[in-house]
Amino acid sequence: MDNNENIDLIPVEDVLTFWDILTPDERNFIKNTLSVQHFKKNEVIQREGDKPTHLMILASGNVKVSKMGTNNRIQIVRILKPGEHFGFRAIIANEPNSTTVTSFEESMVYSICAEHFISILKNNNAFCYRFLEELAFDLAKSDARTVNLTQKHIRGRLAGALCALIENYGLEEDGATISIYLAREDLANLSNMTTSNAIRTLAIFANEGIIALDGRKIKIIDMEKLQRTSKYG
Amino acid sequence: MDNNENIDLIPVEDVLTFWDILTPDERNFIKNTLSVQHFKKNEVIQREGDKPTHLMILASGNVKVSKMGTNNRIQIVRILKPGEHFGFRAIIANEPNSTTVTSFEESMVYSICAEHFISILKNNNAFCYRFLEELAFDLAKSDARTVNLTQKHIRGRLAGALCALIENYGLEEDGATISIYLAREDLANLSNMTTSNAIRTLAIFANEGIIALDGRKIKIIDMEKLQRTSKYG
DNA sequence: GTAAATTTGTGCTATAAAACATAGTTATAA
DNA sequence: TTATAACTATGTTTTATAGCACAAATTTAC
Repeated sequence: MDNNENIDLIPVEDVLTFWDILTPDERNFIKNTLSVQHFKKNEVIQREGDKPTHLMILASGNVKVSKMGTNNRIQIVRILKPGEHFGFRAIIANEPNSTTVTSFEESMVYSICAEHFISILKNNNAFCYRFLEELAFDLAKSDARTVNLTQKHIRGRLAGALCALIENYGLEEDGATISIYLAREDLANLSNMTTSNAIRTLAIFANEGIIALDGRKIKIIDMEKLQRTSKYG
Repeated sequence: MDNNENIDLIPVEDVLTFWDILTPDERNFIKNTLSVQHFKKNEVIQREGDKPTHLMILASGNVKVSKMGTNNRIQIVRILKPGEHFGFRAIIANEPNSTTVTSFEESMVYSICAEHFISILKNNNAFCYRFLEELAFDLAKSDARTVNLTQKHIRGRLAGALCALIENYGLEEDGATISIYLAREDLANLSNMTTSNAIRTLAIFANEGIIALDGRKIKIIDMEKLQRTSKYG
């Protein structure tokens, strides 16, 4: 596996979405100080409450960002795909991590030391602005999620989560199967419900011809009905 | 009333928390282009879905930031006090406003044209970094609110909202009365419950000796019990 | 290849909270 | 000052969903 790491590792330039706005010096510096880490399935990459040490960029795999709530109930607040960053909010706010990041599957992560990251933020205005934009998008998404999770009923919440997954990960070549296979429990933590209810409601959706299930594969049969369910329950 | 406006208007320098990091040119420019608006109680200052036109700074009064959810149910996502900004997230993300801002009470608002704001962001790195920090704090608060509202029961949610109000607005000279008087409906929209349940639960808290009620005034009798209720319901 | 553990699936029960109904009370306007 | 509207209060009913129990299926470990 260690051998494979090097083989399918995506080069920095292709993963870092902010590569274009770095100066040649910054690029060299990052290339020289960047580190790569490999994570197995279900490994914790970053823990809520810990001091943040690195800006991290997901090179491959998928990770979930979650918060621990009451009675050890987990709330997944977002899911990241390759090219997306994490760990920077806490660095910028100079606070402990407010979330835990865990790999869903085998994942590769590039990381840039917090001090270097801040130093670039404070010297490269365009870089700083890029992250400002990113946080502006994330904040709106977070507020929207609050409303979705608090005001919709179970059917609407689950349908909404499925729509969000499609938007984020897209569909496979068949144009129907969602390109990420989550455990029912993760789906539940994403939609703010118990695992039982996620399972039950998925079965109901399948019965109604909205989706078809094959293990963790979810195939969308009636996209319009799914979106209607997300809106009206 | 128009006369009073000028009398108790706080000078720009004292309201703009970012005044210190502006260049002399920027300060002059802002002083010359800044506009002031007066809002009566319960007026909409900025509407969800509209194009954002100004960075706004609350000079006096109190405003609520809310989102419209399912069945016209309103979710208050945060409440601002003098010195706090709003309207900048949408400008930065170049999106329509994701929230509606409404005055609770008579309020004065300074506003800076969106183009000028962006221009300063793109030229003054320290200014940009200041807003980056602000969004980083707001994002953590939003994620935390999601968990609070989705995982706690009614008692915990309401107690949590009261704690948040105390943290934001403080107590009056008596060291007990919360320094903001909200309608039961606003308290409900803040805690994700129906107005009936907010009223009912407040009455229960009063009965249990946690608070004392006098119209919209809420007096904290047992702070520790309130915090315990926020955590454990 | 078998045992153990985990995940998935389904029914039942208990309960929290919304929805509804109705009345009293306090602001607001004419 | 009275009429009207808005807000506050409380009891009852209904419903959504968490919690529990258990079984089947699948994955993981030895």
